[in-house]
Amino acid sequence: MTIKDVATIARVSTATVSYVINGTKPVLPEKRQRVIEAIKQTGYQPNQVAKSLRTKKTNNIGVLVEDILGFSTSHIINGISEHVEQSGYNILLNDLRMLGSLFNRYDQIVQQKDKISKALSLLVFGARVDAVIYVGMFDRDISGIITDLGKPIIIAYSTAKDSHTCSVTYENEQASADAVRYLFDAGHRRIAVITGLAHTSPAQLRMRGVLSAFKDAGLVLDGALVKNGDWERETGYSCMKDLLEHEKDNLPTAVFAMNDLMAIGAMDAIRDAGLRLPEDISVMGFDNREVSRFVWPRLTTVEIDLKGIGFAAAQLAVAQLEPGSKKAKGRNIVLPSRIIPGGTVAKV
Amino acid sequence: MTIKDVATIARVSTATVSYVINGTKPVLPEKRQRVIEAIKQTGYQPNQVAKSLRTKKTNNIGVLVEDILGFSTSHIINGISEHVEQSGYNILLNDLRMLGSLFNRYDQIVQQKDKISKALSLLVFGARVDAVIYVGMFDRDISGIITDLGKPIIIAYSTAKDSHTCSVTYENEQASADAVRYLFDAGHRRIAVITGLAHTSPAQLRMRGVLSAFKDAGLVLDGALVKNGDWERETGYSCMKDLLEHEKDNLPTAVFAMNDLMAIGAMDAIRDAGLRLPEDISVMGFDNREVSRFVWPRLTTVEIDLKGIGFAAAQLAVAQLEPGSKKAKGRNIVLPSRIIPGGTVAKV
DNA sequence: GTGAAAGCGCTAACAT
DNA sequence: ATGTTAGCGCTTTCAC
Repeated sequence: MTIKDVATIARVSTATVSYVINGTKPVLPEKRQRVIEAIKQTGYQPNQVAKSLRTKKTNNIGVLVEDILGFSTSHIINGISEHVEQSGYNILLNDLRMLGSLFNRYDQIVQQKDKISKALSLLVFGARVDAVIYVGMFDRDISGIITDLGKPIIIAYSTAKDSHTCSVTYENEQASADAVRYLFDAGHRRIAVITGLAHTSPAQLRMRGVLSAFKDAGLVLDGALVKNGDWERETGYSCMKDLLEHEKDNLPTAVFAMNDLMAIGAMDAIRDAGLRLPEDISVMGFDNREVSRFVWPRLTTVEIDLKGIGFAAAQLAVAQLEPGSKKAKGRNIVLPSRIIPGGTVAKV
Repeated sequence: MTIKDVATIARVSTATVSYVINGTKPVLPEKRQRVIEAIKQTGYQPNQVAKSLRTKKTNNIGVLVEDILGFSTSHIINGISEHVEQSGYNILLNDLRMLGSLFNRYDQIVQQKDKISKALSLLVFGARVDAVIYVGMFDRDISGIITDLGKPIIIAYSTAKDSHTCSVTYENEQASADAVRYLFDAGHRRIAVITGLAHTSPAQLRMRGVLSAFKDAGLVLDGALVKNGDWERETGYSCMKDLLEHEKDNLPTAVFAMNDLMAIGAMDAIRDAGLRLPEDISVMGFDNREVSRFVWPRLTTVEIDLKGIGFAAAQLAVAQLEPGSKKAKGRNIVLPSRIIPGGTVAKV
């Protein structure tokens, strides 16, 4: 079934069939009817490959994810998929499968630059996609990793200062400040912090947020109450245990863990020490991972609008592909986060 | 950059460039060298769209998922992506987003048939893909849902009796039987069962497995110990509560919940009743969802080889696209599952 | 072993 | 308003 067959059946030229299908030129109602009839009759579907070759537009958006198994990735894809579908694009998915090679040292992506470039240029120069959305596994600066390929590139859940890219991330600093303020509002003053890997961008941003909340409240963060974790549950546990031992004469009334996994580890440590949660020590997490709904009591945490990040990234991509659009490069959208109240924060 | 440019630079014809790139015909070392040089020099990447048009092969595999947010989906995609990448294919992803419209009544997919057909024919007749992998959200029979489109269609994580499809699922009945046997081996005899929605395929298969394990052991399942849940955590809780009340004179020593969510609900109920877990009542789940590692003690459960399902589905798809392959339609691969020991099953 | 040229299915400029 | 036709970038037949 080709456009030629349809043209023959409808007794018109292929051009007319094309005009009808794409609405590119006016066609007499009578002929248009014959064409529509012929299409229905034959079940004709235009060959998108031929169309792409001719128009130099694939209607595909390449989605390059660092790892499909990252907890944030499917939510982001969900957002991308929703917008992309509305606008008539398809998703060409490419998984860099970084989780296995990097474990939780996602900051070492630089070493992966080659792999990324190769995947990217295959996608773009192979003319398979019109634009690319790069989906990171956490928010950090990946400037210099993504080369300019002459097509729109949007970075989701990470940022880059490169002028040829756009990015969509979330209010990290702001959200941490909000989390701490939430604890202040519940009456907590002596607050401990369990950080993520100290040299990583989210850990630093979140710490900035913590400090600014303290500053705004006219309080000071006790340095002895800051413990460095590595994002995993185990260090949440050990950091909390440390705190319980070294600060037993003056225990914090609340602890802010920079992610849910460490928060859950901290919860375990609190209970293992025979303390009540949240009455003796309150816990606040970050990420609103699925598990946070399953621990008991449900973890109070910060939700990142992952779907929104995906959706916005897709909007940015599609917008740049519209005929009359300016490039809009260098734009950096930052989405707000929100607190999900659970049962792990008590009023004092 | 086109093949023509490369040909000009290398002072050969476009045909020769093509021969060198694809290794389709022998080329004199001298000329081949010039071509390779020109390609390196220009960074030329063949236009895949043009190639596809000419060869009628896109090297894309359509992956139609019922919902990217289903807990199994990303693991299956991970498996697909791994094999597909090895074999030089790309993934064209399409999300049917059924989770929102169906909640947990995934058995009502029939109503979605139109949406599925449309997505499928767009993918296939639009000539965007060479084959399609349909990724279900749980294992059930979806015969008649997927129409024959003249290209290979593999169903992952569901089955169909349609002769034009292949499928890859897991040993459901076998796995449940193993789970019950695991409890037998730990010395349990009085075992309760919390089922999934009773009319769904996995619930029925798992019940068959339970019964066959009992039969093999020469024991009988007490009907009063079977409670019907709906796969969600809440019914796990209420079913367990029911059991604790009505059977308080002769409590079961173990309960097999047909998924982790209900198992976790049951755990909550056991503890709320002041009983010790696993000493007083042991719990066994199914699915090995991420949360099962976070509850305390870690849930003993059954792991489905989701990545393996994806990988095998991709193998099946790619194999059928190899030049000399027979169609291999109607094949139904069934993968084994395994038990993940946790801390919720005690010896009696 | 190599090149000329046809043609994959479509769109769009151009002619009518 | 509609048809004719060139051409998108590639592969592949056929002739040499």
